[in-house]
Amino acid sequence: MEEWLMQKNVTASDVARALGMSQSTVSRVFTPGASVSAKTRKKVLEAAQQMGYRPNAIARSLITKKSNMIGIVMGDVKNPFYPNVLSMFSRELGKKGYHLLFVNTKNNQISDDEIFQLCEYNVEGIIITDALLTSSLASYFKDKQIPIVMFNRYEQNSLFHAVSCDNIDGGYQIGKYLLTKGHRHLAFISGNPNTSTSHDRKKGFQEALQESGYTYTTEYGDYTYEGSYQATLRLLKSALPLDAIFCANDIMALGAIDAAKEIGVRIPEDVSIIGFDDIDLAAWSAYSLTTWKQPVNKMIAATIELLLKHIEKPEQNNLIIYKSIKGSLVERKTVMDRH
Amino acid sequence: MEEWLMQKNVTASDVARALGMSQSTVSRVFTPGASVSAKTRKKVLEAAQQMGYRPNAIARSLITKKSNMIGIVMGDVKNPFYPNVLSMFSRELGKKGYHLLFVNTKNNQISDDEIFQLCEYNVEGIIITDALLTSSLASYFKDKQIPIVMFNRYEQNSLFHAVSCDNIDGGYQIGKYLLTKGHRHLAFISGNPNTSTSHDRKKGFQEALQESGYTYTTEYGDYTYEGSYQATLRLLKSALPLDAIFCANDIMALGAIDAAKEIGVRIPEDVSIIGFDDIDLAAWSAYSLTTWKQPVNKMIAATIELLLKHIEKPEQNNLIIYKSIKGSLVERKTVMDRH
DNA sequence: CTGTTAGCGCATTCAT
DNA sequence: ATGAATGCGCTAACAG
Repeated sequence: MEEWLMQKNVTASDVARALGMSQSTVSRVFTPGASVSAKTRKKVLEAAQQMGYRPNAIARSLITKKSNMIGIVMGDVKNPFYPNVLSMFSRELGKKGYHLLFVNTKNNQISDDEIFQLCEYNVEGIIITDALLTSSLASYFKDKQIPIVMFNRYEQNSLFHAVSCDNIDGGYQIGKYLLTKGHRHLAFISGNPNTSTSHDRKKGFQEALQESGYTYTTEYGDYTYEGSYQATLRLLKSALPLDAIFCANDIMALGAIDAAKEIGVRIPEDVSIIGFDDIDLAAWSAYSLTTWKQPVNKMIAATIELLLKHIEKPEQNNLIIYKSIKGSLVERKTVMDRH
Repeated sequence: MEEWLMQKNVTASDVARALGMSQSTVSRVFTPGASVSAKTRKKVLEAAQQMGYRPNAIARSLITKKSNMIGIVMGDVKNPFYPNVLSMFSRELGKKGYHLLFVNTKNNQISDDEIFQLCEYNVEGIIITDALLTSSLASYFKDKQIPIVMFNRYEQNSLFHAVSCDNIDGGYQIGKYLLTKGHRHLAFISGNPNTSTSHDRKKGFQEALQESGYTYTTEYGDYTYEGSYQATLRLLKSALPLDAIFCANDIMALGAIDAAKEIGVRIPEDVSIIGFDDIDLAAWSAYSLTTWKQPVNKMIAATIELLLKHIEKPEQNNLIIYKSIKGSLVERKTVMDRH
């Protein structure tokens, strides 16, 4: 009885043999929607429990061609925004029976090889976060019909669905807000300018300023605390008048605040700072950062919906969908009314 | 020629047929250590490239019984320490050809079901980070001989290998250090007291103080910024004299700093604060936190070594190894010399 | 409802 | 060095 416990891998056949029934009957017990009598189901379940049997997902997926695995590609785990996103994807997809195969990219540069490896595992779909595909990879996936959703990044004429915050709107509203509060000498600290997020936030910001006839300075902050810290130093030490800085993400805004404090520039009395994301850190009392809240919950939900729809109905997906979801202003203490 | 591109899944047989050779020959080309002539290898490789063939890892693992997947279970992604750890595991294991199946737990409570699902995927090993196994799960894994390494957590009489920082030593050195710097009224803000990390750090701290005849207050900080923020408020608003706080991790130390500042208590002039971890945030100029550096690189390396050794030589692993690696003090600006 | 059969895509004997 | 045959553990189609 108990010697099953010693066995390395108990298979459905083992259970079947022990019970004097066929392997397929055992299999049916573990196959949703298959028909088994209540009595045999009970017997099988008990024996499985006893013997420590669990269906082998690998073997199953070989035949069903459903691995129930989804690849997730993530670059910048240093920005708290992303671990949070990862956690939410894990939870939500877990509820639906999917598991995450995690790939971390260096420098947000997706290596073809890493991604091919994902495919070899028959992932049913891939979520790409803060990174872009090389065009050769893109067409490979297109040919292979592997569903992909870009999260928080997109490209012109992309071959794949994308979900992000409405970054243009966010940038625009931030510009308006800063102007409304009486700021006239503005600066933008950018992330990697090749990213749609940084690009769009800047674009919206620029539109708002242009409408009112204002211009602004741009510095490169690399989407990192350190990068923005240095950028802010350059900005504040220059001769340019400056009363507000819009940072393309929160982590850079925090770097900007710290840099300002370091050289005795008061926030917000001397210069206002506004971020983008609304990460947990932004609410810490050390910062109390005024920022733009990305609707992460909705973005996650939209991504999953798009991905699963594509997975379930591969045929009707010639149409590329780009969802952009509006965020909202979170007023804290780093922007002052200058009137 | 090109119509292969339209095909859903190109198999080894497809390639073999196109080349007029056997499936096994094709297979051998992709099997390290198998013998194929240079000429046929070249032909196969070219055809595979043409036709978009890649070996199916699922099918392969079914027969080799090597999935090349490792499960990683992680709880608190809000503490930046862990995303960083995840990223490093991903990189290092990736180099060795392993992929990560990621599971996020709620409340650091590993649900049996989630873990069983990992097993169904034939993960070759599991890394458990900042969470513990229920004892029923533990014995299940023991029976199944699935290698597990606990990272940054361990239990008495654990059935599994564990790797962590030498937390007792860390706590001890911190106690000594604070005393040496002339502090006499000490407090400890704990994480979850059921965790070995919090427990051991406290234990070492306590030893150091006892040796010199000092006592200390304990407050519960829950390993979170918020929890520690409140704990610090309680501490500072009480009538107790206080000149130094040791927080069981960095994120709590940051909460403590912010709480102190909020009510006008100067750091380090009025009270010194020291953390544990040395996360990136600790070095930010807003905090300049003096802390204890966990040797993350070494811890990761040790974990991987233990895990892979166990995977490769399952038989000789009745011996449970617990590796604890010494950390080091990082002096910044939150501890003052009170002499 | 259950047993028999076939085969998913591959690595691995055993021949040659 | 290569081909033929076998089976990993499972689900699905087909009988009954």
